[in-house]
Amino acid sequence: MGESSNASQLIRLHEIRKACSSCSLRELCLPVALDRKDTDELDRIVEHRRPLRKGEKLCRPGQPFSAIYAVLSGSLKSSLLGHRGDSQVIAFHLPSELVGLDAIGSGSHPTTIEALETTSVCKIPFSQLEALSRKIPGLQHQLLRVMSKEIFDEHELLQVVSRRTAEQRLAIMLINLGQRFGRRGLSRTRFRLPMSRLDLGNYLGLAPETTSRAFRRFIDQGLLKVTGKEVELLDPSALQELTDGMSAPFHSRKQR
Amino acid sequence: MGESSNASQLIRLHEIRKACSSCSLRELCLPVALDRKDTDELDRIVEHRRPLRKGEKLCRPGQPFSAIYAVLSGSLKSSLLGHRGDSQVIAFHLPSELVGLDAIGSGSHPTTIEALETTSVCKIPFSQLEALSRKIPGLQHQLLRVMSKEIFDEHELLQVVSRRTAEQRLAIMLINLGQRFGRRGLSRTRFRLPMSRLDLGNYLGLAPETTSRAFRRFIDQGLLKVTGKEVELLDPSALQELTDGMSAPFHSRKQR
DNA sequence: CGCACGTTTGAAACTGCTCAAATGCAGTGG
DNA sequence: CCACTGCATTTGAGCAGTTTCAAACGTGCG
Repeated sequence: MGESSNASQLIRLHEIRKACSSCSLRELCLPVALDRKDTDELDRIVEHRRPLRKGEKLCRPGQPFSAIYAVLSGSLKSSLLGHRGDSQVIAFHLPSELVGLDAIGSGSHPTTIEALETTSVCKIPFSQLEALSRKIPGLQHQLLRVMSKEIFDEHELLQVVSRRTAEQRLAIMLINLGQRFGRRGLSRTRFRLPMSRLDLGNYLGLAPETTSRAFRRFIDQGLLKVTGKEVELLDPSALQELTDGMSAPFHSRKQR
Repeated sequence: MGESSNASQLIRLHEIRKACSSCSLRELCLPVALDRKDTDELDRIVEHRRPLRKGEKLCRPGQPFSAIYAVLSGSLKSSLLGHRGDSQVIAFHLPSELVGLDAIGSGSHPTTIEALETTSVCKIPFSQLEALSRKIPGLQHQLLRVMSKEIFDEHELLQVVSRRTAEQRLAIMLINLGQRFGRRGLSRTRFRLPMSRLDLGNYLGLAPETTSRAFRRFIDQGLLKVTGKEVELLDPSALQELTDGMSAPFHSRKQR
């Protein structure tokens, strides 16, 4: 996080390349072990691009699909436009995560992908990735795994958004973000929310006012400490309890 | 729909095989043109199984993943178990559709997949499919397409479930089902709902009572004719209007 | 024919949304 | 450097849609 953005071009390039192998392409390289030679080949096809500034768009809906992207640093949000002007945030992408997988099917990007802050990504031309994955079975398998996982994650999000109260949604989100930061060696309990409350609410299917009130209740209960976008989970286990749907007041009815 | 289930074994096998190439594996064969030889090879690795009776399960959560399935006739629902006894319907699967794609990532099935009526499926061993798709680039591409489409569909469902009123959700669902039946040469406006109202409501994130009331309002408005599970869309364009989120009363707020 | 289950209907409670306005924060230009 | 403007966030009050609880109704299967 927070790469120095005024390092010399050479150092920068080196850093990105290093980040790429060790972190950002992690989703493609782990957990199926690709050997040194394979990751080198993968490295060879990725393209590096200048960082996106806050608000800059990686792609717009309808744009032809040619590559997927991996986040190196910063963060992205992808959103879908409704049949009118309204937009729905579909996902947030943190470093090491892959972006654009939903465009393969139709051949064009269905979403708008936008930087939430200064963000650098690398581009992986899809046709080359396909070709390479034909040569490297482990890579092919891993690509399918990543996509499958995305489907699974989507299922979980669906559950969250359709059957949980505002507080539960927020608790789940905070814990999920914590885990994702934690996976990259950062604190699971103290982090900076890269997105606005409005985007967060939109993602969780909540009005911004409701999101704000949920934050307040958590703060009042001593579960959370919030300073601007900075968040600290004071009682992660209590939040986890909420997550489990316990005492589910509203929604949820035992089935079968 | 409605294959004669007392035809002789031989005829049955022939029919299934025929259905497999022309219909059920359509998702894998179309729209990328696979030539005759390729589809034959694909046919060779699929396994046929005896039909599932209503309520029978194709897989349970945690079961090791080894194959994906294609629906030949009948219908399935897949559902996720919550941390307690509650379950959430994730998807319904009609003939020609592929099932089990969400299990690749973790190596075990996250969902319960259950027959809603007498249903026949064919099994496609995943390792063989992977191997075959290495030999047939078109197949590899198509497999990725199908998975990507699933991600995209999930995104759309997310929008439906998180930002639409009960009536809008039902309208969207009915039109969606109509399209899926229509794709298989059946009527888009008259069909039989294979699932219970309870499952339907669960899928749409609604209490069964709410689902029922939404049906009633549509019937009273003359948009729908319902006889048990049989449904007729009397005014599809009016339903489509609702779908577009028009006049969105509740939810939805213009963004940006 | 009868029981069980899915479906429907009614009434009340509740969550989250909408509208409206105050507050805080950040980037801009003087 | 500071004031200003615009936007994000917060807070309050009222309303609407959905859920919940409860009970009647219909249908299918033994």
